[in-house]
Amino acid sequence: MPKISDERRAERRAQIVQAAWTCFHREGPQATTMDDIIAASGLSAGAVYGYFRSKDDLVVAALGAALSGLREAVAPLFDSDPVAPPDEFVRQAMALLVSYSARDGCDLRRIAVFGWGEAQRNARMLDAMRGFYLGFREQLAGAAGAWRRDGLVADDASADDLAKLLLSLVLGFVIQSVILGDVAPEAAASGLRSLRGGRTRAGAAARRPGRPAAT
Amino acid sequence: MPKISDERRAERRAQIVQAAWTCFHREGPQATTMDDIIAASGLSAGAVYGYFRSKDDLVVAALGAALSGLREAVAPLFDSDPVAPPDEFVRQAMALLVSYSARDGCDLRRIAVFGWGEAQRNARMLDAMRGFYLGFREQLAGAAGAWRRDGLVADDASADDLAKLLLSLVLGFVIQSVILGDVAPEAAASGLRSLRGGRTRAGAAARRPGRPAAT
Amino acid sequence: MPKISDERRAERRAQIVQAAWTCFHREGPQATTMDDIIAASGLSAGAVYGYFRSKDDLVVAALGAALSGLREAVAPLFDSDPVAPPDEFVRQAMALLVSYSARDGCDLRRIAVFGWGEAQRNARMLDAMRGFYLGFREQLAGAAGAWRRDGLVADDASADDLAKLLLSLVLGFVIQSVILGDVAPEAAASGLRSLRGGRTRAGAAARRPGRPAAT
Amino acid sequence: MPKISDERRAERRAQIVQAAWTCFHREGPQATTMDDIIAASGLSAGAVYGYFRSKDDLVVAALGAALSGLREAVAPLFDSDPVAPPDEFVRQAMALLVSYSARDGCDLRRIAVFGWGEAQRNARMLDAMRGFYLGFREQLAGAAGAWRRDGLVADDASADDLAKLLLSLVLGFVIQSVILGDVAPEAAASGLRSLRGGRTRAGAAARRPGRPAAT
DNA sequence: GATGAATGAGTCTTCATTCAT
DNA sequence: AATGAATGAAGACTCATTCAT
Repeated sequence: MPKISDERRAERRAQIVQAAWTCFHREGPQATTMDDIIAASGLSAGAVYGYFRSKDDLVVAALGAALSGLREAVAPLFDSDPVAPPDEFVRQAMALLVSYSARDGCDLRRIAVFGWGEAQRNARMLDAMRGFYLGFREQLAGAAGAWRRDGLVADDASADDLAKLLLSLVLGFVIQSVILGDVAPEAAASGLRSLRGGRTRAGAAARRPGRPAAT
Repeated sequence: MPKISDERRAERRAQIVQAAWTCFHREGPQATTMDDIIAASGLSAGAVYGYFRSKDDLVVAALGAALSGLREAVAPLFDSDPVAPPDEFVRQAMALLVSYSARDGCDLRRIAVFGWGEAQRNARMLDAMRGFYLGFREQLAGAAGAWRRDGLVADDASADDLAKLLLSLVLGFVIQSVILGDVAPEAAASGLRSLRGGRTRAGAAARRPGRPAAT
Repeated sequence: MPKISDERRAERRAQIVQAAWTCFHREGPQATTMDDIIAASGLSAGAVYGYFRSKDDLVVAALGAALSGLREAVAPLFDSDPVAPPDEFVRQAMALLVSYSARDGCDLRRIAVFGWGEAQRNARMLDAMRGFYLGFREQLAGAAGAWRRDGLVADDASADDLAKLLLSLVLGFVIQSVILGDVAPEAAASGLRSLRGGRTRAGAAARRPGRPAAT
Repeated sequence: MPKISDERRAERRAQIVQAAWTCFHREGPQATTMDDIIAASGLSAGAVYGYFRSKDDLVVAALGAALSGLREAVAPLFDSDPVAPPDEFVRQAMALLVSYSARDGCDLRRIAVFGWGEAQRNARMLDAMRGFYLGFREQLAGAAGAWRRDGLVADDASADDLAKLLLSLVLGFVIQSVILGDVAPEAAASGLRSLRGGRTRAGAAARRPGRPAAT
């Protein structure tokens, strides 16, 4: 076999990463053996080790790839101008997570939970995750700034605090859906609306089409 | 061989569970070996196996004990009558988590994250966790009902949705504090207040009795 | 099994070392697998690893033990006072090597040759070997000094040079006997005597000033 | 596919053998992987296997080539007529070994030591080595005969015994220089002279030109 | 002929668990 | 009841060799 093209090489890596996801999704990275991944990938042990130097490398790469995919999947949330108001935004974010996770026959939410555990014992993983969440939070802070400008949140709101709050909300949604399984994006949006006081169902629905007050 | 008293037996179990926590806190249950726990407990292998039939049993017991402890730690939140308003309640809940976690030189938040992973591959663990979170959510729903009654949230608020929202918030806070480490209970409370709209510090307090501005 | 006595522990170690010798003697340390040694020792993998942390440790310990044994075996050579004259001394040394090596059904000369190879890629092994050979050479230098005093070698002989010469002779004897197999201690002694010139068997004895013809 | 010329083929083989030496010199044949040699040779795996059917073949060829080279390097020792007297001869032999070994950035003495180990587990290697050493010993015996004729050694010296002695000396020199590193050819020659008794430095030098009167 | 990716048996090592003392 | 040495089935990873291109 003469030199493989970079493209083909990337394909193979993706194939292995996909196999890793399938396995991790079931048992997590630690309880998954390299043999599991090797069997799932359809390659041989040596071939897999030709693409990833160690199990640790593969774990970091696979979880990192999941984060990268998530980053891209999440981007459209911030594309609309203006960004959707908080409750709707949260609903969209969670709905997106659900649909993104359901792909490829392996729930990436489960992988995320395993990934958090991994990040606690793996500096590289922790770095990758920090980078991802900090970046996401920055985008959230941007959205929060817009909300404040548009009067959707308090005039003196701290964009950072709001970003932290929303990130917590989204992360907690993942856990809750993985452990309890009975949470729907709409429920979170609804809960958020109720916090504002007044009526929600009728009112919120009516308000959304037009465009929330301010602006 | 003098039969050991039940009291002494319970003491020994607690000693082993404590050792397990110390180890799990560092590397998680899977990467922790029985030898690690045995060494940390100061007992012999045989002794530990006299109290726990298998590593799995010990993991379930240790994580379950952490949950029980947490349940008790959390109870006071719901004792005050009336319950604190949402933002203050969230602040208290998070502050409590932080202080509870810091005990005994091992951060129980880290153990919680590992526990979520464990619950995905261990039915018994999942059951224990479900029971705990469902119970907690029920208490939250109770608080939400009170808030609704007191006009602190929307008239037509769904107590269940609010409970889910708050649980997500708290769970997400744990992850965020473990991964990013830069979140404070007060920030969450502040973020929550900003969501209500208008001014927060001075204004929110004044407005709350009457009716939240929002729009 | 309660705590094993130090004595019993040492016995077990010796048992494993013996098993290692048996294997090394055939194929050398590198071509010997831990499973080979484990099988030969009659213990389990775990047990062997309870006594030696790694294959490397075991190799160093086994070869080191062979050196220690050799050191003791060689000691009597230097006990007689006065030490035997050069040719006789060399004969004795080589004869001793042959008989020492033949013990326990494994030729330690073969192990020595493998050991030299090992010392070239293993710093600990090299150190152990250096220590042994330097010590031996020092003893040889002592003998050489005595010979000089007794007029058995040149007045201005360098004891160090003589020690180096004799060590080379002995080491080379080991290789030659292992590779060619047709060398006898007596042949070396005879060769040494011939170097002195004149007649050897009858003559040499007569010519040596005041010294019995090797007893 | 243009059939490659025999000349070019031989060149390639030499290139691979050289690469093998470089690797063997460091870690010995067993700890050297084919990939090591392949990388050092600058060729591809397939190419190397086109020239040598197996690692074993390559090891035998490389060590055998080292022996052949040594045979040629050693030949001049026996060319001078008459052959140098024993002490000078040994000095020359060792000096030659040192200079020959230092070539090409890889010490062939180290390779020799590894080769002895290899010969103990590889019949072909053992045969090649036996052939070489027996041939060398024959040449030594020839020299010994000349010395006897010239009165440089005892009248009744056994040429074979002397050859064995000298071979041991040379082989042992290699080990000692590899393990201890503090031996010089001159030291061996000096040691040898001291064995003859009487004075050496001044005397030997004076005696050599004319003709050693054998004491 | 040359290439180098793929193969997969084999290596060292760990670790949950047992049981003789 | 307690001890801790022993067990042995995996697990991660390597490497001589092949063969499709």
